[in-house]
Amino acid sequence: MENSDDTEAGDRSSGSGQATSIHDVARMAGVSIASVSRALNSGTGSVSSATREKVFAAAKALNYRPNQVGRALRSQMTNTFALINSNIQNNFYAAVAWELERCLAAEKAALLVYTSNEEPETQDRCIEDLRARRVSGVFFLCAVDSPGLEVLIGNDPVVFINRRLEACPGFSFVGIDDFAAARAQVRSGVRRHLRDIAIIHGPTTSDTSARRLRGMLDAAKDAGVEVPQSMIHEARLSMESGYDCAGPILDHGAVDAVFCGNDQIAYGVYRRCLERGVRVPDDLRIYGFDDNPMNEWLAPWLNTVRVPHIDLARVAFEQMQVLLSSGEKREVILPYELIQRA
Amino acid sequence: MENSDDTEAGDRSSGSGQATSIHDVARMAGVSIASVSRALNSGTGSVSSATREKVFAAAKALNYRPNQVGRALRSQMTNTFALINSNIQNNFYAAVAWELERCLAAEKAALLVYTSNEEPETQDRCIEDLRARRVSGVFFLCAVDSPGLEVLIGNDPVVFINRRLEACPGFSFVGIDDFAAARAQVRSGVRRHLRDIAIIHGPTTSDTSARRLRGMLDAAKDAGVEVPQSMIHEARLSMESGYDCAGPILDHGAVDAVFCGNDQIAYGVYRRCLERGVRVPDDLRIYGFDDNPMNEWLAPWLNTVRVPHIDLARVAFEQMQVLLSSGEKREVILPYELIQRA
DNA sequence: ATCAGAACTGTAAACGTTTCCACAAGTCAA
DNA sequence: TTGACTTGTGGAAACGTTTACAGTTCTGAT
Repeated sequence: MENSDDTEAGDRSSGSGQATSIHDVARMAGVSIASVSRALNSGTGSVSSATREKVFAAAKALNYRPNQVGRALRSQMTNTFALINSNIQNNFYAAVAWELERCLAAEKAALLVYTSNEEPETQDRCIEDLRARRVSGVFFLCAVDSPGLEVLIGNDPVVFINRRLEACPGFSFVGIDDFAAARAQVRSGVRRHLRDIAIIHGPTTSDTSARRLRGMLDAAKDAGVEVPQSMIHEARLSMESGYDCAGPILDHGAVDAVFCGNDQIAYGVYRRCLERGVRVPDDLRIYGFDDNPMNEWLAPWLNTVRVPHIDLARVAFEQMQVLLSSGEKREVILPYELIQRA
Repeated sequence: MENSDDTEAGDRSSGSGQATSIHDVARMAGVSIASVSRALNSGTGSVSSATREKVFAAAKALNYRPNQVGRALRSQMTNTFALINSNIQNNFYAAVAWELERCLAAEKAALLVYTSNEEPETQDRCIEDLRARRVSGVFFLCAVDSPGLEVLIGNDPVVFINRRLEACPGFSFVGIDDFAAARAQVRSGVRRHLRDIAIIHGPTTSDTSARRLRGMLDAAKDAGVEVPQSMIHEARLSMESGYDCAGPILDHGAVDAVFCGNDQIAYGVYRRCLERGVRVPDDLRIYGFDDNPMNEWLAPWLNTVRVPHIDLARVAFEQMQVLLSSGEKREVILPYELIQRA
């Protein structure tokens, strides 16, 4: 009774297999399970202080933790969220995921992580799974269009991060003004007298990549800089693909700068330059996009656009809270920052 | 009846809020929920083919997906796993997490991701949460010692990846022979006539870091290379900490090579060198540990030990399966590879 | 002393499954 | 025809919660 300092005394769960349930607590406290529930969830119903104390004592002695599965079934609320990201290899996305997990943990929510690999079928398998698990909400870190997604957004709270779904405007979204950022970046390059430029953009099926491309082209046209078709390449958002596209561009010879659809592509270009003996930044400037947190340490040669990844996650989290409470959908555009390292 | 091509026809769930349950299917098929369950879970009980067809038709028409929460409550099996990693910022860990997710997805299991930040209290909060959620098993990607962990390993299936828990030997573990790898690495450096060496090791509270340090010191002694105390520093496993430790070492002057406890530390050292005008690898060789997948693209100056991260995840997954079926705990030591880039 | 209302408590239903059990109907051998 | 066994089926219990509801006790005002 008084030996609350004897911590493990009543923990019959350790090793015994069966975890302790609300019934065990009720029995030990000599009250009904309803009272236990009421005492523990301070919100609902009223409990006498005597009961509350008995329940607390029993719960502590038994080391009771409510079974979230039972709770979820009853309350129809799993308090579990899903994050589908297109490519967890990208450190930038990992950083967003990390912050998102922090935000959720503060609310005692948990995060299921899925990877779509930019493949609609894989994404649909993820969606299938997360719907069966009745998650409370879904975050997309760069969604692709897929049949399952269309159904999902009709039924469940969804927040898009960093990439809109072009087919479905008006959904909750957090990102930057990619068009303006890309335009500003190229303009800044032109102002540095880089005039023979190449562009390796991401897939135009991605709304974000498409906007970035338009911004780049717009700035070039404005500045009277002509970018020949042969210097514009479409890549997947990977280092390998950047590497591949860099080949023909370097073959071409006269090129001052390469503007890439994201940092991953830029890394691929960098490696190709190294292999070719092209000095970066002396012979060639490389511009990326996103500002992967590693850049500061590993890529002093990289100019890029900083997308505020921490804020991206925090705002996405807030968006989700808004969505859950009021159902209101919003687009939030965060400020970007031009990072000129070389 | 025959309009199975009219896909969304019967999906009354879209937008209506309430998802369809087994009762809906039973009603539509004109059978009991027990029969629906039996028909859908082909394993248990026997069903007539007539019933099976009716159930399949109804399930398809209603777009029924079993509620995993109900199923978990009944079967006491969530088919959800947790991964606690110490630092998702580290790309190496992210890569392991990614592969683990792939393995689990193939088994229709899902992965809850938590981050401990190497803090025992944070780790215990994660453990608390995942236990309440009744996960089927837990993967640790670099665990720290904590009270909650001691309880966890007594009750739940746990696989340790990359770092043992020194206090509790005999648990399922996947990793490399850190002592041997570190020794081989230093020996290879000595063979290149690097004799003025510095060491920045990880926290010796980490079993892995401790083994690596011992391996380094052992090889140095063997080779007759003396490493003065002032050239041995303990860092946290972060870039910032590597950066900090590099300062005094570079101040010291005569140093050929720095051996680091992991790649993150090495990145910090690299940046400090850049700022100091120390040329890498011409003036100084840097050795890391893990071989972050980005290295190939961004760190051609880095020598390191490749820990097979894909295999790490796959074997961890297998270990978990073994643990769940037979309860057998094993240590699996994977081969490492010395990567000499510069 | 009576009664209204507040405060507290327990019973039971519900959430969506799986599975035990009992029962019905069919098959087959004696 | 009977009995034994197989096959298929539905009812009901169980998993661990929360909460509506009804019942009991207590308080305080009439």
